[in-house]
Amino acid sequence: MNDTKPSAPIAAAVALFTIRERLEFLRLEGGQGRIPSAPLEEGETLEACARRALWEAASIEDVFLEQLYTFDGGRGHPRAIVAYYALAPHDRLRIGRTGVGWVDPTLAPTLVEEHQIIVGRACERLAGKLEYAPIAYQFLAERFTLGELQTVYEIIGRQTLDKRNFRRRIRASWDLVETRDARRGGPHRPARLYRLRDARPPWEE
Amino acid sequence: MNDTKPSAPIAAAVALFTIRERLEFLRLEGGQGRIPSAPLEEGETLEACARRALWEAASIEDVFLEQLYTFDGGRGHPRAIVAYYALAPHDRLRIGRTGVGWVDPTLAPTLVEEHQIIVGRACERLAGKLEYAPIAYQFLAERFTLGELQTVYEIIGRQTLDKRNFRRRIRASWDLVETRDARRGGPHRPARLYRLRDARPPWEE
DNA sequence: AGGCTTGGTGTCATTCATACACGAACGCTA
DNA sequence: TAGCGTTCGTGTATGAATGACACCAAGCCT
Repeated sequence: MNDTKPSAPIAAAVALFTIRERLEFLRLEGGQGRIPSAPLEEGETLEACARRALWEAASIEDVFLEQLYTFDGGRGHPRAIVAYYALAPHDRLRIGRTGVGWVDPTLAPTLVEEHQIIVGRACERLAGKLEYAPIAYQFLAERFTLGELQTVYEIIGRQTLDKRNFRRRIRASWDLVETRDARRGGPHRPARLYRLRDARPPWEE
Repeated sequence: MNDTKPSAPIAAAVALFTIRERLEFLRLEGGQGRIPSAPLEEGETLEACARRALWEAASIEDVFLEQLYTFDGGRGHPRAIVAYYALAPHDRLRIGRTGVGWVDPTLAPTLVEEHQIIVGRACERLAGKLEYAPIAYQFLAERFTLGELQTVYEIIGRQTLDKRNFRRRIRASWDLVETRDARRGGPHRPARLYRLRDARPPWEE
């Protein structure tokens, strides 16, 4: 909860991203903004520590989580901060606490400096990884439409994409399974639902 | 020197690579093999700790160094191992100690398990990064020929490359400066020397 | 029934990647 | 000093991948 606790020389911090209309990250309110973090406990793995930080800050569990970078802790404790980033569909996040909010990472800094740096690096990693790894679906439900997927790319990449070229690219590089169902979502033609073959729950990645 | 020292909850470990005929990494002999590592000292940055590990193990300094990943330390101390990889031209390495040697990373494992994993991940990162970042020159002198550069790619990528296509690719993606000098290296036509524009010493990257 | 909205599809032009061969410049040796 | 062996250095032609582009389909609403 407090990563400057003197007895904890290592802390994990997590930048959790989700997508609503824009890309947003989870920010703990109060004083200077922070992202969830926790001191590493005895016998705990770094990843478990990061997951615990999310759980304790906002009762969030079962998200895609990947290590980002390890930063010096500045003088004093913690002496190292192992930063992670996490991705999750917004509707799976039932925030169980107050005092947390969602913030657009492109807005002016609202976090203590070391956490702001983590969020910035996480955004870069996310945009970069989108180009060569199938992770965008982590923002979506298990079954998703290609239109939803394209929206994720457009939001993170901050540019609109051509629909046909996008679909060709995704079909070529992802191993998609076309389901028999469709999503009826408004006054328009229903969209076919797909899932990633062999997609396991994101917390087992 | 000994990363299991009980008083040091964090250690840095470094996989140092160089190229002679093959890609090789620095291995500390004796008992089970290890790579250089050091416990993080009070007030020391993680990178400084990694450089100190190289210095203490083999009197090596001023190499390109990049953070790789942070591993759990297993039960007990250290509780986290921050792994780095380093690159250097072989002739700049004047090994000042005995008890160290160069090993082909593709050979059967000769290291304690956690260090073997670091070397494996470093190899992957290296091969991957070669594709999109100009780092191969870290294995060469400040001025180098395109033939030397191609050899680096061929060794790390484990495949021969077409000379003309390689040169076109490098010229398009690197910012090279053609010097007026050439390398006379045998009974054949001298090769033009190039340097990377704005290349700073690798330890300032 | 007609209109609005998103879903879904193919072609052509351009760019990029790959395959490929020969003369040049040097050192060595006979 | 002539010839040989070696690496250096260069351009083109073909196939693959990428980027631009327009229309009908299927549903909901009024």
